[in-house]
Amino acid sequence: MATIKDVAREAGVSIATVSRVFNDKGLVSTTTESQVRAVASRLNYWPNAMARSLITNRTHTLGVLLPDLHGEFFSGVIRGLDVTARREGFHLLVSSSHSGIDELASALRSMRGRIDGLVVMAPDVESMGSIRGWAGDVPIVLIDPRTEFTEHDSVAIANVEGAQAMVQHLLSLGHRSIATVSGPVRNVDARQRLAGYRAGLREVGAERSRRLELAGDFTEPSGYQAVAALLALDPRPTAVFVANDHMAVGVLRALAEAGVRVPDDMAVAGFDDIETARYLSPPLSTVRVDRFQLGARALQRLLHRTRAGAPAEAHRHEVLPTSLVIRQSCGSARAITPQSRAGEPFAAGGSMTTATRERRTEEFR
Amino acid sequence: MATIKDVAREAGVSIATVSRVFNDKGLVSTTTESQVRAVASRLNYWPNAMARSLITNRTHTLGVLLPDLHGEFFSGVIRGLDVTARREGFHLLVSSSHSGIDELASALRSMRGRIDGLVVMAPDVESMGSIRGWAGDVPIVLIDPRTEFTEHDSVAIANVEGAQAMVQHLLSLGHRSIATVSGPVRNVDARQRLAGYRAGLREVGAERSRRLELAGDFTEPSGYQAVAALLALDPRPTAVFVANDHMAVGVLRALAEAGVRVPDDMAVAGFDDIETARYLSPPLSTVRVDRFQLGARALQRLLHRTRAGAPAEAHRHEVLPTSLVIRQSCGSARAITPQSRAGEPFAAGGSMTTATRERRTEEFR
DNA sequence: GGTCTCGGTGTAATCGTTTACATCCACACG
DNA sequence: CGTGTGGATGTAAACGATTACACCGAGACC
Repeated sequence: MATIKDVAREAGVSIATVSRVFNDKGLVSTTTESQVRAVASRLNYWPNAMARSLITNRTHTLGVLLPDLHGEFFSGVIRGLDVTARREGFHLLVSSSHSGIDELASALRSMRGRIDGLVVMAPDVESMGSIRGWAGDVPIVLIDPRTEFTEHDSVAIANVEGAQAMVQHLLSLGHRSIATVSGPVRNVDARQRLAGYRAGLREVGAERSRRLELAGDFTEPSGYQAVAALLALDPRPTAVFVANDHMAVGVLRALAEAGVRVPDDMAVAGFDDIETARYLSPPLSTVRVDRFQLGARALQRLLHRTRAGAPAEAHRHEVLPTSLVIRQSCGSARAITPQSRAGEPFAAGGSMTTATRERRTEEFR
Repeated sequence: MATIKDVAREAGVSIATVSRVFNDKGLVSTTTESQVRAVASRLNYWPNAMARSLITNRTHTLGVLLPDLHGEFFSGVIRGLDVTARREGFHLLVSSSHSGIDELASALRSMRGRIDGLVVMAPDVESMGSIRGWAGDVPIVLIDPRTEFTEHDSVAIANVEGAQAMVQHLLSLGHRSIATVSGPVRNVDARQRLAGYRAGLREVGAERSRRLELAGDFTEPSGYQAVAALLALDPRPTAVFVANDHMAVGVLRALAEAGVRVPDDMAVAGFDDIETARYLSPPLSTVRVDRFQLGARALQRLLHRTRAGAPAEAHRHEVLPTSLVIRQSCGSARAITPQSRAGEPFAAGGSMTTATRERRTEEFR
């Protein structure tokens, strides 16, 4: 592979000049420049990234640390990160599937020096510990709904508001006894969705009780299993808010097997709007989360920090809005939506158009 | 950030000794070693990856180049890559969502020097062009079913065999007129699946005709649209093999809207076994592809090349087996599967257990 | 007691860049 | 015709590691 010296020699100039050409520093006469470029492309020369990084202390690479999360969520977020990074000329060093905090720490440490910044998503309550310590001193952006990490920027989903809005919707349909299937107790998003559920009920003074809060862990089987407890409740709730769509899949299946009709006997609502949601029977009403945007915003904030001339700027916690996607599983769409819409190829896919848009961007600063 | 010099000074040794400690080169007395390690951890020292790479010419990073593909496929493959890479102590530099060949080329060029090897997935026929030229001289492993790229290793799905097996299954159910909805004409996997479809029909001398080969592009809408042509066929086929599950989703919806019962009036089969497949109504019979394994194997081959003591080894084209997942959309499972299996929580999820396992690993060497 | 061997250690060159500083040259100006 | 100016270029010192090579001292051996 050709080096800067080869180019300099062939072009009859010094390496400093070649360097200047490749860094657009001006100060090089146009004739020299074109000569250098010609030689460079003839030799298939490209500046060595490692040597460059060594002296400039910048790698043009951003680290991404993700937990082992579900396919659909994962790919949405990472696409947002990826597209944004490439547009800005940055590379992405990704590392996902971390189970414990130790794995996370060692992954972080081994990234040290390879990256100019870091996006971290670690929804387990305790795992956020001392990321700063492991990571060296690059800027960090969290994809995390907590605002108490005042030393980092963050981007998050409006879990509380989304859950609350969905519960309010169920209430508006006349339900007064609404259960929930919650996520892992240590998961921050799960906690916030539970909080949103409670807040929604509190507002109208509907029945509130621990009885109605069923345990789950964001997996489909846990949703399936929760249904036994749900149906055992006496009096039986008429609706259930499930804290993510994966569990809702399990809930729907269990209800079908138990002969409980949805939405007539039991209204069901989910959270996330995964692809599958619209193909369930009945199609699942859910809270839509823009996963792409989540990744894209996180990366933009990180880049902003990375090149900041004014690094003194206060840290921001940005919250992305969610929106309700009302399909048939909660019962309200039946009146609105005629059974057949043959003339309209993507009615199901286009359910966003019938959705109630809830909450616009709320940026706290 | 502490450098090797700081550690050397504090520990009262030379930088060579510190270096030897951190490279497990032996030749250092145990007392010196422990002293150095103590100082290093006190100073929070870790060798600078860039400086290291500059002189050793190894980055401990592998590049991953993916097209802009559908969420579910993508995340499966990348998990396989990621998990394997981390286990082997390598980082992953990913770049996806490339539309044209130019984008691919520039992405490749900018990775030059940052990686020790490359995994490329570029299913469009022409895009494989001169990857070697862009990429520098690191080893490359393709995720690609073609075997004509004799200068690289490759890992692929058994498209032909999978499609053929599914068609044979439909034939065994008594269907004699089987249509197909094909993928993009430039896509290699799509071509191979079409070839498999044809081969399956040829074998038993069933009806073969261009009429029966409907155009699609792997997207859901294209599947939906293909149904118009399908139903217009006279005589109408009794079964359709759809070249991927996304299109099959569209096909099923269009058939439902047209009042065509599946599988009674029309049997439907897909390819890929995406998550959604089992939740469609009726649940989709399809050809299962192990996406995780696809990524994992590709990475293993790449690592093998990367550290190869014997680089002269001939290039291999590895083909991963597929398996049939028979659900209800093709009609055969109805007899086997009792409608209710309440006692068995994950019957639907566990449909692999009822699947006919087709073709074991075939490694060509 | 010399010499050989060998484990432990240090010195210095090297990897391929960027960049501060020095130098050179042409030209304008008084 | 000196001198100042400023653009174009070159020289050389970093950046932080690895590693070939030299060196040194302590036993082993004769």
